[in-house]
Amino acid sequence: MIQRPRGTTDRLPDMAPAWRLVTETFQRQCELRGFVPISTPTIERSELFTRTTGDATDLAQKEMYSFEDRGGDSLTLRSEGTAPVVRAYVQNGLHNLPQPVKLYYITPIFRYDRPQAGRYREHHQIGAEALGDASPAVDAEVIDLLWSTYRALGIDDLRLELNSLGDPDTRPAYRQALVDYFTPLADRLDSESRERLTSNPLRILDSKSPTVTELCERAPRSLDYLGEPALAHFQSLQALLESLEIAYTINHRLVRGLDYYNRTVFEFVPPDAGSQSTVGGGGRYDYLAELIGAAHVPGVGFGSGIERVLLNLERSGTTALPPQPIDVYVAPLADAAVAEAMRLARRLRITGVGVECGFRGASPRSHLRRASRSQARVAALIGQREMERGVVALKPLNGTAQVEVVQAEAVNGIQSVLAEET
RNA sequence: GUGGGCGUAGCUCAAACGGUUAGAGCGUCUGGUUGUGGCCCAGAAGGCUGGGGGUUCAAGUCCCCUCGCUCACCCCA
Repeated sequence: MIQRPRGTTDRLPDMAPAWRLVTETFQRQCELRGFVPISTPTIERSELFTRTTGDATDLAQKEMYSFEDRGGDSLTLRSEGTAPVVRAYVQNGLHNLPQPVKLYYITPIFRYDRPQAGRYREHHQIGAEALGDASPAVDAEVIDLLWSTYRALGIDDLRLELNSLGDPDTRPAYRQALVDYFTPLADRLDSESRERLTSNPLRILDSKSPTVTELCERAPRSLDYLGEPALAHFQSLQALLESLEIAYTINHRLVRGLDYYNRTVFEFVPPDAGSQSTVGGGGRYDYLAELIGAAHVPGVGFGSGIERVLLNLERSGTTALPPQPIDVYVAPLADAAVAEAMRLARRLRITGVGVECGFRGASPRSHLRRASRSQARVAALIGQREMERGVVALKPLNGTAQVEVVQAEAVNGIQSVLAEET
């Protein structure tokens, strides 16, 4: 049997209520702030991701789903949410709208990785990006959006971690400081961290190796290397978060896995933090647009994995929305009655009543068994006898007496039976 | 990419030392009621025991390979 590709999932109907709860809660929070939806292609030119993500990142080096199409172009399945939105902003001239342009999306993300708990090759993210305004208040707004979404879902125990990486003009000095600090300790670094010493020293801070972690304690901190504007930005953001009563902790080792970030970076992590447990994260990326050959466009945003939100939702005990109720089951008791049954179902649905319809003539017993398995409160029976007399038998499933109505009155009759019950 | 655990019906699980035709519960369908649900009872359908190879008179069971699931590392959401 052909099976689904590794690391993908079939989302079955019983998952739908929780899924909808997350996406609809997020959409609601977006709309409350004037964030509007955007959708970009599932495939992009590979350069979009390779040029923005950073050569030394794992994502660029080994996790992208890339292929050559029949025309010889290299395309890549969306490996992260931000670059495509920035590309769409530039390509469609959204800088002509009032700034910042506030966008949100719900989209699948593809990364070739070994699957495990909370990690898939195709996962889904809720995300938002605010483009065209460099104010720290925009950072605060974006963080507030994600924080409020979690809160609205009843998830209130995530820790917000915050850091600032500074700007490109101060980055070299900080990078050099890290190299100067770690080089004498190189023999105590694991091989991976030693490689990063030349390729991407900031990412050494992200290492989970206990010995490296210990060395990081005394490592230079990016906050000490911020320029005056970046420092002011960071302080202003902190003040805004405090006035919004959004608790945070500063994590000097928070650097994020993508290279395009500058200044603000943040992550929301659960209290029982395992190693791959980040629920959502993001930051500012004022130089991303330039990496793809566009003008300078400041931006800030986040992505949050829906599957991981769901894991935390279980812990919070929040319950999902009920689905559209089915009120009526229409049962054709003979094949000749199927057409009439479907006509009645349509008439009921036009009035907004949820109806399931049996598709084959079968015994009342099997239809009624099926009807009581559904959530229907009334069964409408149409058999040979009813057809001959132009009536429909209405059987309330709570045990009250069955009644008969003429076909033309069936909709009214069913509605009054439903009304009596409630 | 590295390491551990696990693969028997749609689901949850049985099948002593290798030994007849691989079973049960739940679920599904049908019947018990010539046209009336839930409960109960009965019956049926549903398995190349993940796949391939090997050992053996004999393999769901032992060995090898492979695929998949899962957990952890790594990395990220």
